Amino acid sequence: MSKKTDITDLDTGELALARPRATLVEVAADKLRELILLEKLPAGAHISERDLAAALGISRTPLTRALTILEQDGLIEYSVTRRPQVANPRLDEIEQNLIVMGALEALAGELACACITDAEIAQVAEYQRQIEAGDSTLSPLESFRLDMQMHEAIVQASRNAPLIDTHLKFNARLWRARFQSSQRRSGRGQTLAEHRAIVDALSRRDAKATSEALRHHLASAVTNTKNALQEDGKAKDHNTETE
Amino acid sequence: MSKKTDITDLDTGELALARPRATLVEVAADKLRELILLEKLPAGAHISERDLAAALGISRTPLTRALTILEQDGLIEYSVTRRPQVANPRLDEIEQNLIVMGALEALAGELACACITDAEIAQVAEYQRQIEAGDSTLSPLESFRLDMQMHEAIVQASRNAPLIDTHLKFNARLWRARFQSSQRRSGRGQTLAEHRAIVDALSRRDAKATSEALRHHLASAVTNTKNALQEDGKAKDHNTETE
DNA sequence: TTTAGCATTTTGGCATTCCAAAACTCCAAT
DNA sequence: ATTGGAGTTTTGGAATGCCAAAATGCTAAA
Repeated sequence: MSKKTDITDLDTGELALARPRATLVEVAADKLRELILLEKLPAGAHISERDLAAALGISRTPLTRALTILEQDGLIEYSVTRRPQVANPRLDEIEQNLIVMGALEALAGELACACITDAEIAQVAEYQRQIEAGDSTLSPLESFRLDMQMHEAIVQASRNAPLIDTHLKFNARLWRARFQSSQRRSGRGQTLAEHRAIVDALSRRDAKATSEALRHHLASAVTNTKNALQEDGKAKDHNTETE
Repeated sequence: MSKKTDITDLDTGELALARPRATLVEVAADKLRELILLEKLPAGAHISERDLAAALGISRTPLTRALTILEQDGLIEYSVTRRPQVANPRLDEIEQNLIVMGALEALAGELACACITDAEIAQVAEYQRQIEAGDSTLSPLESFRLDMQMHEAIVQASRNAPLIDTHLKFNARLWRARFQSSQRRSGRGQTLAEHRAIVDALSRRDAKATSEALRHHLASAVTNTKNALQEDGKAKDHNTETE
């Protein structure tokens, strides 16, 4: 209302959006998510609050709160003696998460069909096109990112905030496993065909078919992930258990 | 391992289970959930960390962490100026949550059919029997509790930890709305019929039918809740908005 | 009566500190 | 070589204090 407020907003920068200034907790939580995804903080790693706080240049107070958030997201777990460590889900846990994720995406697809715009459909189709076109040229990470973005776009189109939020959390939990799985490109052709089926059903705004296509797609994800991680598991074997 | 540990465990009490001693954060979080459900902390109420901490007999440090957890659960929201308040979801938000909950329970029913034991089925059926038998004698709260327990038993039977966990969170978020809805007993007969259909399908371990029955049951819950809360809303009108 | 603006109080964010418990180290006894 | 245990270090839990920002109360001008 006052002059002062307006001036400050302008000073803030280009966008001048009404952000209440990010807290260290949020910054730390975002940074931690990134560190975990990039495996700078590897799965199973024990975390020293003091060391990590120092590394982030903050005190333990906001870091502890950030860890509490990541614990709720399933990215951090506390041992019985209360020492935090990066979550290292077993294969069967990943599988269970994928099953829930399948139901969430199926619901998202169903809801999306009722309200998705042409522009949104075009965006999803564009992701699919890029994935298909770049199948042999894109890096594994780029392909994977496009895949994730496509799924996320569909979920966003559901316009259901709690669904979007819940899906986001499962996504974060499963990111590593799905990335690893995507790197060994077995069943690549099938994946692409499934993507096509999803876009096709969505384009027709066929709720039943979209839901079914997504459910089927996630079901294959369960199989693929299981295969990929089982092989990985054999390579390291006991290593994963002891950590 | 040492003598000392054993003695301490015995001193601890009857059960001597390996609990790492509850932290104030957990105690506070549980207490807060209870206060919110019982509306001792009414929806939309502003919370003063200092006052609440004093009321709970703890310092702000563990309380803040507890609030962070409840925020993740959707029971506490932070205003743009970072002041915590009890969440007060609008009708459309409740509706969206119920839709997701429907998908979760449908999935739970489907999974449960694959692994549910006879004892578990008997337990679910027993809940249903008590609800039906006590329809005119039980207090609204008792009826409601039985209803919740029945649903929870089915979800538990899915044996899917992330699903159980996610369902629990949605349940906490929706508790108040569903309780209010259950108190005006319109569509009571239909609800009982739907319960019967669920138990019936589950008894036959018919995954498809169980899933469908639960989905249908939650769809009526959306309608019932909408009707109930819309009437309530008219009574108070602007009151709910300003808060 | 309404409102603009200043002074005061209250609020949450964060750093710091202390403490008990857990983890670790190391050495002696077997 | 293994184990038991005492002593040391490290760890997270929790309380406290300070600060800037937000909320509130109050006064005076219109």
